[in-house]
Amino acid sequence: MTRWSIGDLAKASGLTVRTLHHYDEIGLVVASERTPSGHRRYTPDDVRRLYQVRSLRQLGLSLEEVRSALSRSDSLRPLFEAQLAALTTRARQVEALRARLTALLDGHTTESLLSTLEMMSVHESYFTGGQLSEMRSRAAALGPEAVEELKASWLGLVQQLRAHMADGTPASDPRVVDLAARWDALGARFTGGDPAIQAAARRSWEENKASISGQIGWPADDGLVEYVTQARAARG
Amino acid sequence: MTRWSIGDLAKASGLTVRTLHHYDEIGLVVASERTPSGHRRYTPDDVRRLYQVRSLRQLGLSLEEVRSALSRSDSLRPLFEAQLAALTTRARQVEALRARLTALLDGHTTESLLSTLEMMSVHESYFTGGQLSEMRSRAAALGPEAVEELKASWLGLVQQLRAHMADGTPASDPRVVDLAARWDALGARFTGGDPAIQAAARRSWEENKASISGQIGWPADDGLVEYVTQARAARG
DNA sequence: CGTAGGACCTTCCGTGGCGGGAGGTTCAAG
DNA sequence: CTTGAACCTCCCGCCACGGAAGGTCCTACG
Repeated sequence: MTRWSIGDLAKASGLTVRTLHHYDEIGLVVASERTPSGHRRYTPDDVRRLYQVRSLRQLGLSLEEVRSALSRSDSLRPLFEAQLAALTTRARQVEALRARLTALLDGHTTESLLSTLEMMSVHESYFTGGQLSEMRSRAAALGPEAVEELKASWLGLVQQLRAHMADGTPASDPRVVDLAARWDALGARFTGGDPAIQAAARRSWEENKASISGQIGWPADDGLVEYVTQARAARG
Repeated sequence: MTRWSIGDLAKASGLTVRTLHHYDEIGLVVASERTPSGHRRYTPDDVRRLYQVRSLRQLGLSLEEVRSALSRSDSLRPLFEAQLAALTTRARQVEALRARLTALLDGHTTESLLSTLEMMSVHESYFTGGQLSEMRSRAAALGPEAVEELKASWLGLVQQLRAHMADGTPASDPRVVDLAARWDALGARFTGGDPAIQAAARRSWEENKASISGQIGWPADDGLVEYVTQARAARG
């Protein structure tokens, strides 16, 4: 029994017949022989190649990567190194997501989850875990209706600022300056008008944005804060 | 400007126009209004919904999950908990992959990478990091040709054993018993015939298979080792 | 030696979350 | 009024297969 039928090979390798068909279709693992009626016969060499493919796939490579790895075996090492780097990034992203979810679930009531998420989304990664709980207690103090209103205004503000920024409107443009003023007014209401808290929030942002960016894999700072700072300066 | 055009909304939210089209198509975020000529006009409520969607997506939920989360907000908490569990599993898988890749890259010559991988693939997670280096030094001692031959035989053996196992052939079947005997003979050559090493390898397997299974997310032990053990007993 | 029922064949549609292009219409600034 | 950017719909493509349809083939049993 030196030739393998596709079904037996599927059983032995743990893959499905459909997968073997697919590998054949794309020319990755082709059955070298066929019976007169067209049934695939896998030779020992085919089987070896299949196992090579399977092992490379288990390391998380794509079929294209597997193909190129098998065509030039000297490219294995750089390919693996690239894959390792990608996996490291991936691991960090997943871990950051986990942290955010854990922080969210920890102590939040169901109804406030969505609100908090919206704020986070609008402001991207502005809020660290600590600021999250800060926000929660403050929201409780203000009452749900005030929070709703505040949220809507905030959303609109950031929204419009982002659009201006993406358009390349200079920060000194009167419309932008006006929006920045409203940003500050809103922030004042949110922080209870306490300048110490505002200053602390700004410091926290400055200190954390670099590490946040590193953690989550994409730039935490899209320049919005700097944009507002410039507009604030232009107002004088 | 209480209505948003699709382009401006894309700029402000950081999504693409195509994505907004897609959300509209599937009814996830629909522009409530249209101009007489058919251009989408997003109302503030639409914008809010879009940001809710975006925030939930950033937590790694699928569009379907987002949809159901927004339809019944009391399902948020269980959904998040499920997502957290999934992420935890995912994090472990990625970490295990990273560990395997690191172990592989650490000290391996390029040409031996593929061979080692094949062995790993055939035997699934049999080999721990320590056994990997063990294998490497032994392979160096045997010489490349012997390794090639050994590998091919090994591949064939495991292959056929798996097929029998998947077919439900009893371990006492003479064909299986014969394959098991050849397994042991091959193992003897690989371990240099040293029974202490063989025993150590078996102990290592028994001790590690549970933790390995947990780490990598799929069952490390498909029953092959037990199958061979039974066949060995039947020969006894 | 016939036949039944599994194994195998090709072909095609579907998945998720959009990317990107074609070909046509509409809007807004100068 | 013109022109170029923005918008529209429709459609194919990606990745790695899953799964079904509809037909042919192989093999073990009677």
